[in-house]
Amino acid sequence: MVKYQASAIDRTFSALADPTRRYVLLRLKDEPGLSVSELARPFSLKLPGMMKHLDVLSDAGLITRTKNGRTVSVSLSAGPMREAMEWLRRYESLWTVSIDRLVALVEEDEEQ
Amino acid sequence: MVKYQASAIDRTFSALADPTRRYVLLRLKDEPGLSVSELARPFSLKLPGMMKHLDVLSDAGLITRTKNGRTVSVSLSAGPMREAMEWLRRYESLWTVSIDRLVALVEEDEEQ
DNA sequence: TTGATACTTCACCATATGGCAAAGTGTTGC
DNA sequence: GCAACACTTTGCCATATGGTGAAGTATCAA
Repeated sequence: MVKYQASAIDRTFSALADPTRRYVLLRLKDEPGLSVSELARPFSLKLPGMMKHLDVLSDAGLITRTKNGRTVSVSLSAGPMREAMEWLRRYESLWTVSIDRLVALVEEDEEQ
Repeated sequence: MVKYQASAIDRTFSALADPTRRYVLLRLKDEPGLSVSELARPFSLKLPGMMKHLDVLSDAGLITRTKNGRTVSVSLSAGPMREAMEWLRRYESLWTVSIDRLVALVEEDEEQ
């Protein structure tokens, strides 16, 4: 297979491809700074399993870990998701209506 | 590992995690209907290798294949990418500026 | 200082992934 | 028909992935 060094965006999409990892990202959005064991608790997953997922998320730059005493707080780092969106945006024209319609939508949104 | 049936969005992100597959999607955007061997040609990749990538893309619903005689034309099917973007959009607030700035940008864009 | 807590690392396992060569299938052209 | 073409399938291989239990490390609390 000869795995060349995977690029940043490879690592990002690959990290996002797992439901456990996506759920971790969702939780961190609402509750930043959760610890490793708090993140693992809702899953039928031992700590080493969660560690591996967190390693994948770190390698992709999607989270940062900071040690406070013996607990580690994990927080989100959304930059790579932005790049993933930029990549996807190239295809947006294949499903969206015109830019005029987008402006109208934004304006509707503002009126509320 | 006990691989539960991967969900649609799992398959989408997973399909996007490979540079060969992303390049295939880019080519198909500009040149819809390319054949399997035309897609394989630019890579140092034999046909069976490209077949596997196309299978992954099909399973994710990102391409469709239609047989014309002995050649197969492949075309893009962007729906799943839209869903991937919707997922990512939840995090957009973590990196974007205000909606006012977005409106300004859209308007700037229109003036050109 | 000692024991519990909160990770972290290690060794191991089963399955998935991504590649190949070779053989098989269906079309086309002579 | 039959040869060439365009896939497609099969069998194989090496490595990656996602999980475990067990052992190791660092910190806190008594």
